[in-house]
Amino acid sequence: MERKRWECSALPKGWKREEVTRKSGLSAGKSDVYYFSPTGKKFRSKPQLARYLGNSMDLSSFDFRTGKMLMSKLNKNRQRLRYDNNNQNKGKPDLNTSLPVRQTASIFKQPVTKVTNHPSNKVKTDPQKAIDQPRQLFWEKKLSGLNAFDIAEELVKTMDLPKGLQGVGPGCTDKTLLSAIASALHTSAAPITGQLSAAVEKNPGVWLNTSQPLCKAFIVTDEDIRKQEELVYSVRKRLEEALMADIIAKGPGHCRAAWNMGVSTGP
DNA sequence: CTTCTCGGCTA
DNA sequence: TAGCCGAGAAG
Repeated sequence: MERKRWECSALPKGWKREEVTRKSGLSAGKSDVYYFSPTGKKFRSKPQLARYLGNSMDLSSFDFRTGKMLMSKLNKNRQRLRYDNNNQNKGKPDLNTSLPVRQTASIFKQPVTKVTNHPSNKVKTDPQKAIDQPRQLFWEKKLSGLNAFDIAEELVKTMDLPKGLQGVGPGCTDKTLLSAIASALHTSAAPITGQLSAAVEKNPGVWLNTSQPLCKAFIVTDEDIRKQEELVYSVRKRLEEALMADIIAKGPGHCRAAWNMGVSTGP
């Protein structure tokens, strides 16, 4: 049987989608769909994929069979967000946002800075909630391979991290480190110190403090803070311009370009 | 052993 | 009926 395994544009780079047509039996002609992660792991159902990606990614609008995002379902999500915002988020916090993720095009988790309402530009700190669950050692590894993409699906240049910020543990790239720190900042109001114990470098499996990101202890200077404030300000401005341009061009509800710019802000 | 393939259960 | 997953077949 002809077997096609293609890169799928709705998925991050490296993910493949395969469709296999059954060639015999009572169900001949029916087809099965599989996905392959960049590491080659095979997924044969949506629940299995959801389990692997963790509960921070909303797959409700993802159609497993076709590999595309269903617009009909997207509208429902958007509707709900509106509703929550109109209520000023009183009542229960939306537990799904403890790690804010993009709800649109693709399958992978992307920490972002959440700006709740456009011109007033207030960033709300997420309520302390549901962060008491034990964490897996090296749970940040799940964040590896995540990147920001612009509207043409080209890789946006990754942020430069201050030198002196170094990761620890297996397979720790700058990008994972960035994601890990961004996540840490989003999930807790506690100080982010990195791994204070020197022993962690010798034996991370034993000495790792799971409430801290996978990086060595570091010092943040006033200069770092000033530079970062500048950066955030300029990126917010770009986001604002992009949102405006987008709204003027297409009407409300088409904010991908703007979101994608926001994603690269960093911690 | 791992991977492929189709049956059959369940919502 | 479509989606999911068990389990026999195949390698």
